[in-house]
Amino acid sequence: MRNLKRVTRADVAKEAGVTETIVSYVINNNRYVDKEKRLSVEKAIKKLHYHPNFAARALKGKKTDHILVVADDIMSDHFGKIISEMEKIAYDRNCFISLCSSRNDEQFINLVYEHFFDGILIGSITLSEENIQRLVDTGIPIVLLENRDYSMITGIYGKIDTGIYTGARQCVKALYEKGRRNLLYVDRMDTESGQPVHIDYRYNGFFDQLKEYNIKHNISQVVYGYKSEDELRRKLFQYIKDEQKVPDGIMCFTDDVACMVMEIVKDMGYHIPLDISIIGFNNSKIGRYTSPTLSSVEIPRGEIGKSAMKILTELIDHKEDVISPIVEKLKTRLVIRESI
Amino acid sequence: MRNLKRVTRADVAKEAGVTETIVSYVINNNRYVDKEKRLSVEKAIKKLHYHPNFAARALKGKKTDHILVVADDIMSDHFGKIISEMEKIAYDRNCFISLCSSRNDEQFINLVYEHFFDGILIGSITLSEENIQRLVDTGIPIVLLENRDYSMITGIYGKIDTGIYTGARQCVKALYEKGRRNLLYVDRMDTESGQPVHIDYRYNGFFDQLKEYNIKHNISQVVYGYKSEDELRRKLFQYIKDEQKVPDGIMCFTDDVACMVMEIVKDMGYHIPLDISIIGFNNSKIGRYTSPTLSSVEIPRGEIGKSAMKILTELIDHKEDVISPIVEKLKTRLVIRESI
DNA sequence: CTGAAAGCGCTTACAG
DNA sequence: CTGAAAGCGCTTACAG
Repeated sequence: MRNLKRVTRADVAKEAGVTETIVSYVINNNRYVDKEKRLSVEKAIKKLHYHPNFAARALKGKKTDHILVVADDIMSDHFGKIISEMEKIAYDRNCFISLCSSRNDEQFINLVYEHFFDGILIGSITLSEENIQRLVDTGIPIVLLENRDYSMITGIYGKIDTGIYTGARQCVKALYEKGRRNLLYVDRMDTESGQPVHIDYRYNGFFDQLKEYNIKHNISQVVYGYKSEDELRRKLFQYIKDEQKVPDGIMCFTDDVACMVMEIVKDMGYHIPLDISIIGFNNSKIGRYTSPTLSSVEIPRGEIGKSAMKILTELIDHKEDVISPIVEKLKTRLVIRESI
Repeated sequence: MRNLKRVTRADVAKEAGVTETIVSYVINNNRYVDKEKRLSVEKAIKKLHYHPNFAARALKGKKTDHILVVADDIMSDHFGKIISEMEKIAYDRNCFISLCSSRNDEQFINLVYEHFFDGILIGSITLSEENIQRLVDTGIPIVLLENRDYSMITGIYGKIDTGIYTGARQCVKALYEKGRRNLLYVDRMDTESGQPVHIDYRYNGFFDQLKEYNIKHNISQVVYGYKSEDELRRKLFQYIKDEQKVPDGIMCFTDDVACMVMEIVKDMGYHIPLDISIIGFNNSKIGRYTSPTLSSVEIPRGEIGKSAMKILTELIDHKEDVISPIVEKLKTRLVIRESI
C-alpha cells in the first residue's frame, strides 16, 4: 500500500555509524550522548528527513502529536477561528488538530480514548457532564470551554471561561439602557440533542441580569427547540400571540440565529432597532454586512485558541504537578452596531 | 500519564477463553474461526468495550482511521461545510478527520507523510504541483479538489472537479446578459504566498468566457495580491483611475471578498446593481443578509465532502485495481439575488 | 482448523 | 559513558 519506504531509526543509525540506541537517546534528549555521535546523528536525521514513527512512539506511551477538538458545531465560523488559531500553534510543534462533532454516548468516549490523542479541547454543551467526567478520568489532558457550569467535574483538567456569562449580562444591560424592558432570548437551533436549554451560560447571564434589574423574567421568555428557520418563525409568532405583546429587545444565541431573527422580524413589519433591538453572539463577519448591521458579543476566539493550546501543553508536559483545574478567564466585548 | 488501563487483545482473549490469535482473526475477519469461539470473542469485545489499539495496527501497516484535510483556509465557511460533511461519514467508520493549513515546503510533505494518514484531501492552490506530486508518490491515497489544472500529476489519485471553471463562465454569462461589458475579477486576499493568480480555475473561466464574447479581456482586469481590505480599496481606486472608467460587473473570488467589494463600491457612491453588478463564489450564508443580497456561484459543498470520502475509501480499500485518476465531476449553480 | 512466534519501530530499564 | 534486550499491542506467515 505504501510505496515509499519510510526512513527508520535503523537507517539513521547506519548513516551516522552509531547504534540505534544512540539515535533514540539523541531524539529524546534524555541521556548523555557523546558530542561527536550526537552531531553525526543530527546530521543524518537532517539528511534523511527522518521523523520518528509516531505509531511506534504512541505504543510506548509517548506523545502522538495529535490534539482533538470536540464541538457541537465544528463547521461554525466561531470554531473555525478557534481551530485555525490552534492549528497555527500546533503546526510549529509538528502537531495536528483533529476534529469531531460531539456525540453523547459511551461508544464515543471509548472511540476517542482509544485514539491516543495527546489532549482534547471540548467545546460542547451536548456532551453530558457524566461523559466529560469519564473522559477526564481516562487521564487524557482535557480543556473545557466553559460555556456552562463545570464545577462538578473532578480530577485534573483545564477550563477556559469564555466570558459569555458576563457577555449575556452586558447584552441585557445594553438593552435595558436603551429603554428595553420586554426581553426575549432566542436559543440555538436544536438539531436533535434536545439538551435542556438552561445549562448554557448565556441563559443564566440573561436571567440573572433581568433579575438584578427586577424586570420581567419568566421561562417563557426563551424561544428554543426549533429545528428550522420556519419553525423559529412559528415559535416567534406564537410567542407574540401568547404574550399579547411584542418583545422590544432580543438576545440571540449566535449571530447566525440573530440573522434569522432579523429577517423574520423585518418580515413581520417591525423596524430594527426602532421597534426591536437585536444582539447576537460571536461577532461573526456576517454582522458587518447585515442591514441593519448587527450588534454582537465578541468572544475572543483567537485568545481561546491560544489559551487552549497553552493549557493543553501544560497538562501534557507537566500533568503531575498541576493544581487542577487550571482556569483561564477571558473577556467578551459588546460590539455595538445599528441593530440596537 | 494514562491513568485508565486500556483494554487489550489479551484481555479479550482471557475473557473469551481463547488465544490472542483467535481474537485477531475475528477482528480482521480474514480466516476461518470456529463459530462458537467467534461468538464468545464478539461477546467479550462488547462487554469490555474493546477497540484494537490503532497505533499497534498502524505499525503493522493497517489503517489508522485518520484522514487529513489540507486547505489554504481551513477556517472558511466553505471548508467548514465540506469538512463537516466528511466528518459525519467518517464517524460512522470510527474515523477521525484531521486538519492542516497548507504549507508549501518539503518539510511539510514529510511531516504529513510520517503521520500515517489513511488518505488526504487537498483543497489548496498554495501547494505546488511538485509537492503534490511528491505526496502522491508516497503512495498515500490522495484526492485533489480540482480548482486548478492537475493534469500533470501522475500516479494513482482521485480528483473532484468542483465545477468552478464552468461556474466562472456562468458568472460572466449572467453579467453579459445584464448588458455588462466592462468586467473585473477580484482575486483572493493574499495572505503571503504570492502564488500567481492565474492557476485558479475561476481566473481561466473568467477570461475564456470574455474571449468567447469577444469583449475586453486584459490581464489588468484582475485585482489581486492585496493583503487587507484597505489595500483592496486602494487597488480598486487605482484600477478605476488607470482605466479611466468604472467596471460595471465584478466577479469575486468568494462571497467574503464580494462583501468587501460591495462595501467599498457603495462607499464610492455607486449603486449595486444599477451601476455595478456583483457576484461572489460559494453561496455562503452571508449572501442572504447583505444589502443588496448577494448573487453567488454555489459550489456543492456537501457533494464535495461525500465524493471525497467515496473516492478516498475506494483508494484506501482497492488501490491496486484503480484506474487513475478517479474523477468526479460536480456542478455549480448560479444563485441569483439582488446584486446583479 | 488453529497456535506459537516473528516482527512492525520505537523507548528505556538493565547490565555492563 | 553506552549496548543488547525486553516489551508496547498488534498482524499474519509459518508450521503444525
